[in-house]
Amino acid sequence: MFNIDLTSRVPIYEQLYKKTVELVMKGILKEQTQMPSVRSLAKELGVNPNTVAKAYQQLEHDGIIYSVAGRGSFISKINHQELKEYAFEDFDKAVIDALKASVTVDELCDRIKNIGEGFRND
Amino acid sequence: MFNIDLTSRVPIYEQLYKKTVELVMKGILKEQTQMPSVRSLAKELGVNPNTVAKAYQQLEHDGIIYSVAGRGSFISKINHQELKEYAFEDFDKAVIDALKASVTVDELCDRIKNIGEGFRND
DNA sequence: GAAAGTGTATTATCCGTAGTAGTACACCCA
DNA sequence: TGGGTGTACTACTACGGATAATACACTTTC
Repeated sequence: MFNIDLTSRVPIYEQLYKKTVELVMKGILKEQTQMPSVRSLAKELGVNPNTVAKAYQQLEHDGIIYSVAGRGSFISKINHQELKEYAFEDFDKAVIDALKASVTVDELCDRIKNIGEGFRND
Repeated sequence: MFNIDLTSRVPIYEQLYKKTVELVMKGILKEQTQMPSVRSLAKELGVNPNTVAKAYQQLEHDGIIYSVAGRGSFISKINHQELKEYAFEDFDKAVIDALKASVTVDELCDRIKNIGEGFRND
């Protein structure tokens, strides 16, 4: 569920953050759902508890989860539109970079449609 | 021309690489155009010559420029379609991430069109 | 009340990468 | 010959990611 890539250049805590957002967007993690504990998830992934804690703290900072000492971490009441905006951040940068490199809007749209056709979201 | 952002999280040599590709795509840097020397560009940007050299070496490795000891570095014969593919690499990743987060193809295209309207490439 | 599990905090350490600094070499050209 | 070129090398610093080992306060459960 929270599978990560230890060889990736993307930091583990950032992968965990994004993965959580994904699961929320897909409706797999619903409001009030309890997240795995810091220690158990760390053990499952084979990473340090501090790394998981860092991801959780950023998720809480952004209002995606809330944590209670002694009880655990839980999915917050989600504003899906807000999360979508978050998902757009990296996308916007990539679009601007492509436009800078003289790629046209139409080319990008075509590209997306091609990618979308072969994409299965599960 | 080769303005870079020293505060960015993106490594300087990578910024230089991308900037060069941009300038080639725009037709500003044409085949056989001489690049600034490693030392002069380093001085101009206020960075270490090694950092510029690293960017040049990657550009040469990817066939975008060619370097001749004692003479300088020059823009190669460019396959623009190939360069465009390079520009698409980061873009594709961003698209896939967005799709994973349950954003639709149509939403992405609309997003691009909005960005494209307010975009001036100079 | 005790124990186990929770998030949180702290400190120290290791490691890889980016970047700097300095130097040296072989090359080309005027 | 001298100055400019790319290239190579070593040493060093700085920073962030990640680990390791504790410790603490809290909640839940028995």
